[in-house]
Amino acid sequence: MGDAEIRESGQSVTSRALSILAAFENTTGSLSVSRIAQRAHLPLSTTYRLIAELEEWGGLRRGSDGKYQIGFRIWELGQMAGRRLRDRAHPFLQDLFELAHENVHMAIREGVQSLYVDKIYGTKHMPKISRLGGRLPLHATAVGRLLLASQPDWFVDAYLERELEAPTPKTVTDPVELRAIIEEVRATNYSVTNEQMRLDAMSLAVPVVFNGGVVAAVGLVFDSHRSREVPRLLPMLRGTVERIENVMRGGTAGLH
Amino acid sequence: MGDAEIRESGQSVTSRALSILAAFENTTGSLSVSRIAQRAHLPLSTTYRLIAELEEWGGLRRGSDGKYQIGFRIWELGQMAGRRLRDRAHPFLQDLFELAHENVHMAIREGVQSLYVDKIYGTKHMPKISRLGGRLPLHATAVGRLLLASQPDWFVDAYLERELEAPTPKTVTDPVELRAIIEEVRATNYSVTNEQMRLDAMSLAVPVVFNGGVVAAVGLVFDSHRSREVPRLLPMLRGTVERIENVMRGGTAGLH
DNA sequence: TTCCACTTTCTCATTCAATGAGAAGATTTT
DNA sequence: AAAATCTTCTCATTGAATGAGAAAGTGGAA
Repeated sequence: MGDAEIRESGQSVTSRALSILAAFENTTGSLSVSRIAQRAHLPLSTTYRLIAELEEWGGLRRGSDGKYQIGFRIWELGQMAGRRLRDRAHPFLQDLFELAHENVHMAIREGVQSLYVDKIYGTKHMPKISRLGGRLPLHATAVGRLLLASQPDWFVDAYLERELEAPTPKTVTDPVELRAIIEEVRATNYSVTNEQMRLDAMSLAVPVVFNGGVVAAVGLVFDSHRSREVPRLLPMLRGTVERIENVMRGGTAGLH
Repeated sequence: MGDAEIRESGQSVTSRALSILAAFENTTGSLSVSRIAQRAHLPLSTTYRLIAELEEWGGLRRGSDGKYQIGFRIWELGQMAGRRLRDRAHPFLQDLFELAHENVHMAIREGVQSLYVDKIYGTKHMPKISRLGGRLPLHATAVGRLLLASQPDWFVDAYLERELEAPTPKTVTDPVELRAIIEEVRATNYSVTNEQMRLDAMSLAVPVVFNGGVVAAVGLVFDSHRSREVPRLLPMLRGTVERIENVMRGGTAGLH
């Protein structure tokens, strides 16, 4: 079991346990004990011991093949994260889906990425790019640009200085051009992107404002050749977000 | 800070950290450090130290009021739990919602409860009983009875021997009566309940079978006075589940 | 304003739980 | 059948976790 990794001393037990959980990030499917040990950079015996504890608690679940998966207790716990926003927005996102019959999604900013916290879709248009719980760069999607535009200039500048990925040949990565786009988003309070993540898709998004700040962005994705639908879809989006903002303020039970 | 709790010695660090996370279960909103300490049955200083680590990792998030909430990293991780079933079933559940225009939900069994792992609803009928990530007893809902009926007799017997809660006066809690109901569910392969969780609601559910076993149940909830809709809704449910079972078997990318 | 009750933050000497190499067995691959 | 890989488990050693308590912070009442 060649432990050629750099043994980071001074690690806390908790951080070891958490690194085991983190081993499941960006992974589809289940992992064996030794693969988890590799990914977590932990000795095998330590991994084994910690896994046993996590499994007993319900954080990990062992499949019939002996491999491990994230357990439903973690999923349940996760439902408590950002519930105020997610719970209140969801019914309106569903209404929007029925009205527009296009994929609806809502994202928040997490670091330099947008995190998709809700998503409405049927079998007709299965999402090809964003996934519930998935992350995408801020500069190449409508929701992302909105979330970026809501940040202070120093953040935008720092973001644009980095190496920006280009999922399609049409993806704008030029800092100057993007700066101008951000300014326009700020001025118009909505964002449209065309073929920035896929060559056949475009998206439209508007911000969700709460307590004077942008807390999320709600967007639609549809075929890139239907750009003339934007004037029809934008008011729907705006109306949806307005309703969300209302319930967020009003608020029934005292969440958060 | 009277630590009058029974100090359970022989506790592992991991279990302490996990008990801090568990403190957020069955809680709406955020918790202060001392409240977490109470709920986790841990000394304050220990709690403080562990919280700091969890926060740094992203498992907890501190609000502007100083209180803590579950962080989005846990939510993201949770998305990996049971993904195969949830991801594949979801689009069909959405289709079903559009077709039936009734609340759709999918639940799995976790111990002696059903856990609602997906839920489709708009503003029209907001769910009054089950919540995404919530749990309900097995004997008082259609999905629950189905999940119970799918278990071996020894499990059913053990379940019925316990004290069964009755959310409404009409809830059946008599073991003999429930046994008969379970048998009927087994025979007909679907389940209808009327006013078992609320006096104005009824529900209908069918099982999702995979690898020869019931892995989940899909159900609809609607007004209790619309019981004659059952013959119309049941085929829709059956069709939906059939499609789900097909993609589970077929399978595109090699999930799980 | 001051007082009081409660919460958060942090330190440090002590101790108890975590550690991981390695052995043995199980399982899969060649 | 041998080789390779993975899982399980033990135990002497060590170092990270512990929690009482001090100090500072917060907020409400009078």
